[in-house]
Amino acid sequence: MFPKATISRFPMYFRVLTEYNHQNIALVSSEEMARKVGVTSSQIRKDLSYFGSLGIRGAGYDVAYLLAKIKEILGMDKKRRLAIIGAGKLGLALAGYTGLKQHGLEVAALFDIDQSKWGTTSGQLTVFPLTALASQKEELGMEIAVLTVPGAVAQTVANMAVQAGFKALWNFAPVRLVVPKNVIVQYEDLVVGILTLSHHLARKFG
Amino acid sequence: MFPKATISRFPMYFRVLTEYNHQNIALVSSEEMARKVGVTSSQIRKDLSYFGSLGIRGAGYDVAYLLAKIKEILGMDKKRRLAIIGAGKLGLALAGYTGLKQHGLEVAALFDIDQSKWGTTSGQLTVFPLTALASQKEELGMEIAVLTVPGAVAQTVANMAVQAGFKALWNFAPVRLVVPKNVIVQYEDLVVGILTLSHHLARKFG
DNA sequence: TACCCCTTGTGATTATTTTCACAATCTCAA
DNA sequence: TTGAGATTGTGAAAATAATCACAAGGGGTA
Ligand SMILES: NC(=O)c1ccc[n+]([C@@H]2O[C@H](COP(=O)([O-])OP(=O)(O)OC[C@H]3O[C@@H](n4cnc5c(N)ncnc54)[C@H](O)[C@@H]3O)[C@@H](O)[C@H]2O)c1
Ligand SMILES: NC(=O)c1ccc[n+]([C@@H]2O[C@H](COP(=O)([O-])OP(=O)(O)OC[C@H]3O[C@@H](n4cnc5c(N)ncnc54)[C@H](O)[C@@H]3O)[C@@H](O)[C@H]2O)c1
Repeated sequence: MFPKATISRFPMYFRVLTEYNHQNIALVSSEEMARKVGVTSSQIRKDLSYFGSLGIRGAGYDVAYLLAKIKEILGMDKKRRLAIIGAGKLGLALAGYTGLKQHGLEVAALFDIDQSKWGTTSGQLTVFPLTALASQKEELGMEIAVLTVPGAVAQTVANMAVQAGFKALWNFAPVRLVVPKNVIVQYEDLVVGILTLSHHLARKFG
Repeated sequence: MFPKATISRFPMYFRVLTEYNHQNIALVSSEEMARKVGVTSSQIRKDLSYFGSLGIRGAGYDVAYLLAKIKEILGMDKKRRLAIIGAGKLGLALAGYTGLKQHGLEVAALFDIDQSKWGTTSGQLTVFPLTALASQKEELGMEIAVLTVPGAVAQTVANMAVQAGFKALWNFAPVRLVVPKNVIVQYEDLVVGILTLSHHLARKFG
């Protein structure tokens, strides 16, 4: 098995490869990529080696081929649809994020318990009542539920998402969720990042 | 020195301790906390031990005391002010995020290059022209610059923030920044989280 | 005070991740 | 076709992080 951190480096590899591709660069060495990504070249080679011999000895990596491989590894070759639950500040920001599309991701609909938000379209999107979650999941073929609801209701909402058949949750609420074993939760705790900075500032400057 | 991951667990410790405090629970064991946070009890004890003997043998940890210690470690005892650069979808969502205050953080102002956004107050906040960054930093005592600008201009904006005297950058643009050694950058790459989910879905279900 | 029980704090151990270093092998030019 | 030069792929070594296991104390009770 490969380190967990390996997968977390792939999105950055994908981005720089996309750039090379854009510049019509066909071959790239691990050394060259490393400079751009900010990791060591052996780290890149090791990461890629977990998924086969993807490069060409003496030459480097074929940009187009490696891009295709990374897409496959990250599941970007198939379009994945997202349901955003909680059409608040963060939910709407994510719904309007243009960066998702280029990674094979698409927000298909939003859901909220607040009646005043229903039907409101932000961009092309519809906000459905939370009760429509299960039916719309089937209708729109959504696979990932994005939780942007207040922490106090996050567990309840997660239960509903699981009930509706979602097997993957992307949780922005600062709460640990209890879910069945076959459901994956990815936690996104933004406070960790800013408090890490705060900690460093406190250390260095008090 | 302690593992990097140690600091990343402290925000969660802080949250559960706040809950205990709210429930007037004065003492808590590492075992009890571990259940709630979702890590092992020895992990918690080890994490805390890097910062001294914070518990009471045979009894557990004094909730109020540990809270105060964690605040100190994370630099939450002093209020830190943030400058959000890029008053777009994500920047405005962060500006309106109520969770920052309870961690000693406060958004003091926003900055944007787009004239049509200047002066617009979202909540109590003002959007300043980007050129006012250095002067407002002094005026408002801001320490951390939050970068929510398009990736294409992130490096330029980072340079301006460094020029203005910011020593800590919280970067949401999917770009590796080059900054002087004495400036800290915390990267927040949301695509990593969702693509990790996508990868797992691809593995399990194709 | 003496004793028992409980939980911390921490060296030692184990697991995981990264880095090193070089044999394998590919490209390209003559 | 051959040889020089380049870069991958990967075991082995080193570094980092998590877990174990238990001695060291502290609290409560009689
Ligand atoms: N705003 C940010 O930048 C930010 C940053 C980090 C984390 N978060 C977290 O993201 C979550 C949302 O934050 P926000 O700032 O967008 O809050 P918000 O109040 O703007 O939005 C929350 C939305 O959830 C809806 N909601 C409430 N209960 C619901 C339920 N039971 N079912 C469905 N929808 C429900 C509300 O109607 C509202 O539209 C919170 O958990 C917050 O801690 C937000
Ligand atoms: N929206 C999201 O949910 C989301 C999620 C993940 C990452 N991001 C990243 O965050 C960044 C912002 O995304 P967004 O969706 O808020 O985009 P946005 O277009 O809504 O906002 C960008 C803002 O930056 C301003 N801007 C442009 N150039 C500037 C400059 N040189 N100086 C100052 N301000 C400038 C624009 O006027 C605009 O207000 C992007 O890098 C994006 O990749 C956004």
